[in-house]
Amino acid sequence: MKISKPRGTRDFLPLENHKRRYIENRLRDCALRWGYQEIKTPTFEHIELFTVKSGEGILGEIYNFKDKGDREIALRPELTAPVMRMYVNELTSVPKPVKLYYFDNCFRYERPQKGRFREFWQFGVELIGSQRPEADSEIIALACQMLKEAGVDGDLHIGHLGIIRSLFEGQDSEVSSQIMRLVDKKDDKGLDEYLDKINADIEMRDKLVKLINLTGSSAVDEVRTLIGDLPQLSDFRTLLELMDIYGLEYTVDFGIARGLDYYTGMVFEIYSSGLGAQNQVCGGGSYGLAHLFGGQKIASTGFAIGFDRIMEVCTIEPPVQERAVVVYSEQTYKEAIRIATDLKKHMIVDMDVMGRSFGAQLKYANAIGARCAVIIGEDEAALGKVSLKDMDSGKQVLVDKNDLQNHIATYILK
RNA sequence: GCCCGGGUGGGGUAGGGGUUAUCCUAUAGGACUGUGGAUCCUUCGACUCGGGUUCGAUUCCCGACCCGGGCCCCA
Repeated sequence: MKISKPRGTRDFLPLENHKRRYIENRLRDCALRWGYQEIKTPTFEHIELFTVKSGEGILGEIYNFKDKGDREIALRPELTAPVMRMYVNELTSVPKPVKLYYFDNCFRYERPQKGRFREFWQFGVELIGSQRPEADSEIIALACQMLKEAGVDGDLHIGHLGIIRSLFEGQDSEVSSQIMRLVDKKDDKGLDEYLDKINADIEMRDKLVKLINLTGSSAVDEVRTLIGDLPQLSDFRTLLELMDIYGLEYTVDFGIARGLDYYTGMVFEIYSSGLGAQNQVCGGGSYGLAHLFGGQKIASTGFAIGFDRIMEVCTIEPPVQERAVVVYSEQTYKEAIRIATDLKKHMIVDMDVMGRSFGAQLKYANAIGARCAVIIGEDEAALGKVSLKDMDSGKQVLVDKNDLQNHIATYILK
C-alpha cells in the first residue's frame, strides 16, 4: 500500500532542498552579521501559549492534541510567542537589547493554496528591550536587507498603530479590534457598514477614513493637522528619517492594522508580486507580549519572513557544485578508495557501489553531470599515477596522485 | 468551512462504454569487463479511491481524497 503525505505538507527533493538551504544560509548569515543570535524553541508547546496571545479564535487553525499525561499540546502555529515565552523563562537578565533570530517550521490547519501550506517555514527576528525608533528602523532595515540578499524584490509599507488607535480612546476594545480587522482587510464597505451599525462618532469616523487613506511623504504632516501632536508622531517621523538614512524606499500606510491588542506602535509589511493572493512575504512591528506570559512589561520589535513564499519569487540560484567520479577496476579498488577519501577533503566525490564496468562508471559520471573523472586502473596503478579526464572536453591527462587535487583546482575548476 | 478547475507508469502525455491503454522521457540491465555523451535491444512501471448506471466503467453520474486557483482566515 502506497502512503501519501498529509495534506498541505511537502517533500523537498535534492535540487529544491539545496536551493532552500542555500537561501536559508544567506538569511542566517545576514542576521548574524547584524548581531542577532539563533535560538531554537520546541516544536510543540502548551496550547495556552497561543490562546493567551491570539485568543480562542485561533483554535480552529491549530494542530493540537492531548498527550498521554492529559496535557493539551499544540504544534506551534508561529514563533513569536514561543520566543517571548523563552525570553520570560530564561533571558530576562541578559544585557539589553536581546537580539534573536530563528528559522523553523510551523503548523496551521488551513486550506492549502499558493504560498500557503499546513507545514511552512518562518525566518524571524526579534529585538527585545527597546521601543525607540532606532530599534524599529533597524528591524525594518534588516528585513529589507535579508530579502535583498535572498534576491527578493518587495514593496515596503510602514504604518503606526498607536496613531490610529488614538482615535478610539475610550472605545470598547471589542469595537476597536473589529475596526482594526476591517481596516486591515481594506474592506471599506464592511467598515462603513460597521461604523453605521455602532453609530460611530462623525468626527472620529471622518478622521479614521482620512487617516487610513494617507500615504506618501507628507503623510506625517497631514496626520498632525488631522489629529494633533501625538507623542507617537514625532517617533514615527524620526523612524521615517532613519529609513531614509538606511536608503530604503517605503510607502507610509496607516491602513496597515492588526486585530490584536499587543501590537503597540510601528507595523510594516512587505509585498512581492508573483504570489497570487498570498503576496505578503514579510510582516512585523513593535509589540508587548512578555507581560502576557508572566514577565514584566517590555517593548519588543520584530518580524517574520514567510520562507516558502520568498522561495517562490527569489531570483538567486546556488552556485553549481562540482563533482568528481573516481573510476576504478576490481584490482585497484583499495587504491581508489584512498584517492577518493583524500579528494573528498576538497570536493564532492562519487565512487561506484553498483559493481559496474569501467564504461558504465563513466556513463554514470556523465549522467550525474560530473565535472571530471579520476581514473585509477591497473595501468595507472602500476605507474603510481591517475588519469584525470575532463568530462566537458573529453581530454585526459596522466597526473601524479599527489598533484591530483592541485591539478583539478588549476586546470578543471579554474 | 465555502466556490471553481483538475487527477492516466517516477516525470510529461495520447486515448476513450468492450483496446494487448499510445508515445516521449527517466530508472535498471545489455549490445560494450580500460573510457562517457549517440544508437539499438530488453526490463520495470499507470487509468486516485468508493458507490451508482450498464451485460460490461479507466471512460458516464455521485461522493470522498489529493492537487491548483479563489473566498474565509492570516497570530
